[in-house]
Amino acid sequence: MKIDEIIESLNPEQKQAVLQTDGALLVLSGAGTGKTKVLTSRIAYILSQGLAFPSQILALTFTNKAAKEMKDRVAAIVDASNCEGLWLGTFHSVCLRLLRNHIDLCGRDKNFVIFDTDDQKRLLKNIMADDFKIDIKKTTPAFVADVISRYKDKGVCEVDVNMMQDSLHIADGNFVAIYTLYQERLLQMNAMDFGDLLLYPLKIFAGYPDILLQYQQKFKYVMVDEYQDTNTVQYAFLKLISAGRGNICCVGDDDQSIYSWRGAEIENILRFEHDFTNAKIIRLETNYRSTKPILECASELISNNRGRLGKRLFPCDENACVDGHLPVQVRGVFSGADEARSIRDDIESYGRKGFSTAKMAVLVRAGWQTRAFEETFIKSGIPYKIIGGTKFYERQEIKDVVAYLRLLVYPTDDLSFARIINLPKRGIGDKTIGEIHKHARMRGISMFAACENMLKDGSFSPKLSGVIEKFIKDFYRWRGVFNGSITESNGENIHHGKLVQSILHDSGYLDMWYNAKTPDAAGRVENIRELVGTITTEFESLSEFLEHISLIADSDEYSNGDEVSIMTLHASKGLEFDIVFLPGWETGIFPNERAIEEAGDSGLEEERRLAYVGITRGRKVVIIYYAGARMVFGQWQNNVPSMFIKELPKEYTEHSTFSTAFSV
DNA sequence: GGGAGAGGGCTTTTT
DNA sequence: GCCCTCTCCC
Repeated sequence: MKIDEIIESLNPEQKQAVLQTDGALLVLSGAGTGKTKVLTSRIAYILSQGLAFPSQILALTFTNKAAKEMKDRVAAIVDASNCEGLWLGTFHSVCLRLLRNHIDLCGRDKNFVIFDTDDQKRLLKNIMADDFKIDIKKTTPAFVADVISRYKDKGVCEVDVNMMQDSLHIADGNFVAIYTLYQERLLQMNAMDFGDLLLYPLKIFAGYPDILLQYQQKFKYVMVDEYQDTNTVQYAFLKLISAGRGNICCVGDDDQSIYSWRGAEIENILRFEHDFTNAKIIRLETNYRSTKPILECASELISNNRGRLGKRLFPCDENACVDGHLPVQVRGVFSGADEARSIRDDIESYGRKGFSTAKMAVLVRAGWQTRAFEETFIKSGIPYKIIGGTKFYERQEIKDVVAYLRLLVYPTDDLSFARIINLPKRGIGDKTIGEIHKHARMRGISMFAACENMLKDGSFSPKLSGVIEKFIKDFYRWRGVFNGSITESNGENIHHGKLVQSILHDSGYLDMWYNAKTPDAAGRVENIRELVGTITTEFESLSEFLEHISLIADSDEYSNGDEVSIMTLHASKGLEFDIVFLPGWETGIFPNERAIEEAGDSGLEEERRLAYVGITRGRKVVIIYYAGARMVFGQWQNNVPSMFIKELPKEYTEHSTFSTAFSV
């Protein structure tokens, strides 16, 4: 399609949002109102009008999925080669790209490794247990990791002690010291965590105004997706980088802000008008997704929230979908099992009415709720897929393989070293690893280098020396292949896919799973095969692969095309389904008790936004459930219906109670 | 150092 | 009720 046609296809508000290229603009975009269309059309418009070169446009998203979709959609409008130069990506990938240009200012070298949340927890566990002798049952590394991350979201570094008053008591008063040592270790390991990736650009901007100026001049247009999810650091980044030209367009929906527990500041979007001079706000309220009862329920429910900019959702054409105007259904059932059976029956009956199961979804508040549906669907032969859950790259065997590759490419990555030094079993236990670690810390070198020293010193027993020497020599050989100093007999470089295979083979890692007698071993071997296939065919080098997976949470979900989706409400944001099932609308479960305990009224409002997200996923039918009793953590619990049910307008809902106690 | 049982703990999880 | 992690004993 050409750009003129695209513009013509927009509604008046969308059109205004696309054509208003200059100045600060907030596009308040309700669910299903075409925000991605606005963003992509806007980029295409700027390019086609020659207002900027691709490299002068900065477009930021939160997920890789959103970035990819945007890129694809822009490429479909303008010449695809134009898209290559765009700075379009997630906050983290853009910051990484920026940091690569100035890595010398961060105390790292260009081969720095990015630690994910799992690495973060392992490192903190070491620090807390070994260096501070903290009872990690009382204060878990996960908790401390979370506190540190929240500070980083706010831009509070380990030196800003006066801003951490609330947390000084954590870990027997050692919090600041732990945070400080944690940062030191990251530096030693040539590593950064996700928070650092966003923080360091700000540090650079603060310390080197000329560099900031360079980027301010470079980026003529800045665009941001899901602005309601930005944290303080991202906000500061946007504010600085757009300050030169002043052209910033943020798209978001305050009613869909559901990530405050990860540092997102809904205040950022609420304050937009005051933050940016001469800011304009455009509201997109025409919904192209859902029928009127669904929109009325969603609008009415969310109107109970106080901290919001305020908007409603209107159906695009009330008359066009008359026969689709089923009311939102609210069903009371006896138990959790009945809830699952009732949803199963609904799926089957809507299936008979011609709805595709692929366009149905069960959206739950918490991950544990999915199990009941999984079990029931298996018994009834209903195809389903669970979205989210354990992701491919988070699987144990995948992380193991990645650790081998990481240690290959990043020799100072001690966490990867510690993960695989005894995997497969080489007879190297905690004691030996502890000694290696101690040696490394005392000399300020990596654990890998410490091993080499200790081999020379004769610090290991003869048996240990043998296995450790093999380990070290293996890595030297693999690194030789990696850097091209070891080649095929004809002098050609050995393909990196082949290298990965020899690593898995020579190390004995693959054999470990082949010989394992556990029932999951075959699946793990299969996963490893898939990984090797991906590395071999889709990446040019191991470095490229490692960089890719460090910033990606998930491999693409595939589908057979007829599965019901089961996922959390959080995971459903941005998706749509013909029929949406919303189970577990009971006090304590939803709104979630702990969310309210932790954040009071604002926690409740976030839960309500979550409900709003859930309802607005549905195109034709939304069915809400509450059970009178359910088994939670192995205990029977009597539950009362969620307060959100009372907040739905009576004229658009249909209430009923069901008992399927005698069905199977 | 490694395997088997007990104990605790448990929301959400874009990168 | 289940899974992960720690610890005890071989």
